[in-house]
Amino acid sequence: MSKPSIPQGTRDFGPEVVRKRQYIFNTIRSVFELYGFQPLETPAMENLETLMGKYGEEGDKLIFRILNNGLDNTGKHQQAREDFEKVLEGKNVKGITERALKYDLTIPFARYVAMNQGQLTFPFKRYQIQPVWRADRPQRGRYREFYQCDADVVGSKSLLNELELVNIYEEVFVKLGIADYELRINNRKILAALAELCGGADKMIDITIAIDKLDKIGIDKVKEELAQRGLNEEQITTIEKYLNITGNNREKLELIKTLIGHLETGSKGIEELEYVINNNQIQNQRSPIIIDFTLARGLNYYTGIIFEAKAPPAVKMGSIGGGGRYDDLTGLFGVPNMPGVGISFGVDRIYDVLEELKLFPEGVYTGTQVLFFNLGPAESITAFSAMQSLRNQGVRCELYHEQAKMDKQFKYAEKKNIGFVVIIGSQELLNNTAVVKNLKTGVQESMALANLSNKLFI
RNA sequence: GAGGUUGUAGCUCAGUUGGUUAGAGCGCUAGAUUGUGGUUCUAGAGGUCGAGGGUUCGAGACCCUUCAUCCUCCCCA
Repeated sequence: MSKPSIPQGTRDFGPEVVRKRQYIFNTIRSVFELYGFQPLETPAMENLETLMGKYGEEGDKLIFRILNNGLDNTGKHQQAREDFEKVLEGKNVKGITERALKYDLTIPFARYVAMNQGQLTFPFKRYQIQPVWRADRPQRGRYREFYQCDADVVGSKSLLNELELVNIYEEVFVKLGIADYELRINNRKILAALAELCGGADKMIDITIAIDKLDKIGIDKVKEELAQRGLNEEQITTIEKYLNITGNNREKLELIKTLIGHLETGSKGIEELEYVINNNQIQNQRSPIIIDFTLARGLNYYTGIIFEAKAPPAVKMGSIGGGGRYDDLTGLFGVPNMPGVGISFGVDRIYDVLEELKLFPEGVYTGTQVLFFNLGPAESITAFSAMQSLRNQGVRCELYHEQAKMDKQFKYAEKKNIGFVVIIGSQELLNNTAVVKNLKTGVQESMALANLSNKLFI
């Protein structure tokens, strides 16, 4: 038999890692709840047609499709063969595959809103923390199965939502100890105005894809790519002028006004940015919101303000969260005029940041608080009973599974990072006492069994 | 989809131009220590050298195939 393995790009999470991940999830969840968002879960799989065509041509290729069951049914062989021929031509055929693993949380959410619009109270604020799957080639920080943490508000055009989402970023990252993250902000309307200035709205996608890479490949390569994508020299010069805007937020806003302020979309976009910057309610903010006109974000359904949270410069991790506003989330599912705005946290990267900066709190590692030693048949029963009364008080305990030398039981406690051991041996049994030892300090004390429940095992 | 890297003990890795019986550290088990962990010392277990084929008197090493892995590009979180 060959060694067992797991599919490419997937991971097992051992106890310690799960604890750390849950710490992140719980922190994010508690903030979402604090801001009035409600939980939503959708199935791991969706109908293939729900997902196809929503993520662009590349995206479609990365959707994991699920093979239909029953293809080996002899009566249907002929049909299955014909259908498979079509699959070989790159088509999707219901006879072969009609379901797929979900690719993100946004489209299933849109599908849910479209299906349940009659029952929902708008604006609908939901958060969703679930795994998604992509048939991408795995590499550093990229997996085929990973979790997304999204919060969206749909059914509201108010920029108050943007202000709230900015505060959510701040609150989550401060709670996690990543106070020196950077929140960058831009507006798709400004990018649209830039495209307009460069001769056509149809250029917008080309422009955003190219300038989104600026910090990765540099201005020269971006210009190259723009040329490759069919922009002429004059247009590229305009874009370069746009990308060269620097200064503090106020200076940037003044400069952008001279460039695209005369265009309707442009001035609207600038206005929205000013609103968010000027009304930001974050108290004692350590790192201010940075207007970054080079921020583009790949997803094309964004139409307004866009966000990107960057890890502290010290860790070179890049983006740890992102989001933005969209005008029409559910139009593809037959429900028009449903605007919304949402953000997302990149849990795997946040994990790496916390690990690298050693920001996980000490308490994350401890599961069991107290280990009861097993020093004999009668001793273990007394220990069991004492343990149960501690458990009834909410103290996390376990009893060593079999009689063994103390040496071994100590090592077990140490490995499991258990802070306290309770020793009940033959002497303690006679006296109705127990020895409690703090493994971190090495201090131990003897006490009456009855007093054990008064002890604080912290 | 394109290109590259690495596969040797549970883990991290040595292993010379191809040469006897494949090593180290950590971990594991036992003992020194019959009621006190972390330190130390001693002993022990543990390998189809990723898999299959080839070259050779002889392959962990060279060649081919295959699988896995990690990384880069495209794209994305």
